[in-house]
Amino acid sequence: METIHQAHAKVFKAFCDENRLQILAMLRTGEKCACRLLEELQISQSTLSHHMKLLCDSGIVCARREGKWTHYSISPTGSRLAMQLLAELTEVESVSSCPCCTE
Amino acid sequence: METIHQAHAKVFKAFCDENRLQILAMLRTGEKCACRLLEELQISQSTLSHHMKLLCDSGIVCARREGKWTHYSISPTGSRLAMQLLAELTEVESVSSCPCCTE
DNA sequence: ATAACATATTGACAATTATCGATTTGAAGC
DNA sequence: GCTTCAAATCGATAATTGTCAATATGTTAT
Repeated sequence: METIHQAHAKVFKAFCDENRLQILAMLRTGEKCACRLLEELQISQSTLSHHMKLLCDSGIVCARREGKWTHYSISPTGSRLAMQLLAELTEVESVSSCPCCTE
Repeated sequence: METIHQAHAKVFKAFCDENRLQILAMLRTGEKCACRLLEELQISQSTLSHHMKLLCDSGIVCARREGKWTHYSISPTGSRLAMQLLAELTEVESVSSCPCCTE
């Protein structure tokens, strides 16, 4: 079973690895297939596949199958949800000081 | 030396651990000292200190020293920067929507 | 100065994640 | 059928991160 915090963490894990950030940077210029991404990165095919799975699971990237190829692109919806979540996680509700230290 | 991607990753690592998300949730209701946070969490003091260091390094949380106590709070500036960064990392430059996603 | 307290740091170990090579799956063409 | 190619999965290992107990640092009160 997955806690709400674990589900939230999964979203931001997309941005916590150098290779995944490089992949996202490539996808910013448009959809790319895995073989194209692999050309630019200094990692093995299985490692790329692992990262693409994490990126898709986070909702930030989505995959489109076309014959043998899988095309990846940044999901505007997933990105929007991530931003919304980030806003929620950091939004300060009220201003109250810590009771154990106020005297 | 730190690459730009590593620096970016550091920001989002704040949101990639269950305990840190719980800490952030507590800080949303206002500034808290470490001892108060420790009461609510099922972790040791040294572990809390470790997480607070990461949160501060990410820029999301800032610390205020007052005598023996250290008060932590969510940094609106750091949060804003994180949101800006997230927007940049996921902004698609060209027009290529993903057909597999219904948007 | 000494004691008590809050937090940070250290060092060791456990848990998780990243990585690879090998293999498997699945799709297209023969 | 068989072969080839793209991508996913598996199993093992390396690297990173989370965790704790012990200790150190720094602050306040006695």
